[in-house]
Amino acid sequence: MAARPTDTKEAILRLGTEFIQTYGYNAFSYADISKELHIKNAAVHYHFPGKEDLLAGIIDQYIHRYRELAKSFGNPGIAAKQKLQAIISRYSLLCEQGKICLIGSVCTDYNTLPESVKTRLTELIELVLGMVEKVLKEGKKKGELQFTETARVKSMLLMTNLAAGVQLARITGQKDYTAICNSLLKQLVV
Amino acid sequence: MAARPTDTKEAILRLGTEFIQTYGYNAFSYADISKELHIKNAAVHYHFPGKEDLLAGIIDQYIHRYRELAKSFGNPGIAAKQKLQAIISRYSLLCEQGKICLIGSVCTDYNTLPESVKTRLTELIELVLGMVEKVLKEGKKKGELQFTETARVKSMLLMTNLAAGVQLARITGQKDYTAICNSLLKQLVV
DNA sequence: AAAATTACTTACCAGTTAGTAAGTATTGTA
DNA sequence: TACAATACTTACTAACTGGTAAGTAATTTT
Repeated sequence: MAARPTDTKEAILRLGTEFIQTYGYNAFSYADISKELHIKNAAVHYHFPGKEDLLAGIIDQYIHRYRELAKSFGNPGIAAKQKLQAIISRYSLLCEQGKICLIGSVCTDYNTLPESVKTRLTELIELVLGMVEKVLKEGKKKGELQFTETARVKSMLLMTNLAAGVQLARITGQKDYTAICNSLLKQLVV
Repeated sequence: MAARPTDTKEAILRLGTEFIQTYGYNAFSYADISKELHIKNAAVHYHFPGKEDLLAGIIDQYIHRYRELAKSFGNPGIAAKQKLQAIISRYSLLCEQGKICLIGSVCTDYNTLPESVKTRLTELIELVLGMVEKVLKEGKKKGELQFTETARVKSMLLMTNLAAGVQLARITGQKDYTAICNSLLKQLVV
């Protein structure tokens, strides 16, 4: 009801992210968000005129966060194994919460997305793949990691294992996901 | 309009599968199906009373097909590499058609599915994983394949690479998917 | 103190969703 | 030839979808 610096917008982004990770982009509505936040659906439209604006906002948040993570990985003091573990930990947390990877979730609905969102999603994916690729390359150079594939291919193999792994885990159980992670690290770390 | 042995039901199953693989389960409607088949939406409801019945029917078809494939794999004359290639080929075909894995697509919407579908989906996943596990185990025993993980874990790693790989390919390009497949085979085949 | 801005609510809407009840034409069966 | 059964169509509905226009109260700026 006022012009105080609002946290509603942040709450909508948070909840939208949670819905996508829990039910999928095309399975939640503005009504779901407004009910949970005890506001009217028009308030959601005030912050995000269309549903595509909300998704764009969520992806932009992710791009920002992964840019920060990539920047923090610039520190040469951190071991490659530790960087890998930081990435894996993010997915482990999702798994424990019964959620799935946002990128993996949105990818399914790719053909239903407007161009503005497709562009952002592609940017986010290349950002993540590029970041992991760099970690792998450096780790190999320093003799901390081992793999025979190109860093690009290995980063795709790793991320598809993690993203689809958490989706599998939601159905076949978390033990399977843990086994996947252990295997990935054992295989990569010298 | 008649009591001839209908192919409408099969057409609905086919189109439903295509929609799930192209747009996702929660992104298509009975209207989409009826329009494309030039029938009324009530005709779709005649064959599949609810949308969950349609999805159940589609998954049942997949269970049937994978049971057949698993049975054909019982033939000890077929090399493990050939069996692997048969599985990979299915995903390559999807990739070329701009579609994604049905299981991968439905997994995203898992929490929005009724119990009857969840049960079937779990059965299908365990069927596929079990089939691949068997191929891997036998291939290793015969000295045709190599891997250090358990067959169960390796089958999950392989299938998550394929399923998420085709989703990635739809965004970053088919070259990436081809590179993934080549790497998987090179790694596994002795 | 007036004007503008922010962050909403109220009240609405057109289109779409899955779904149903009743009727109809065609075909196979007793 | 009567009678089911099949495979639909016609006609409808209640609930929900994303979305908007207009109003309001609190705050910030001028």
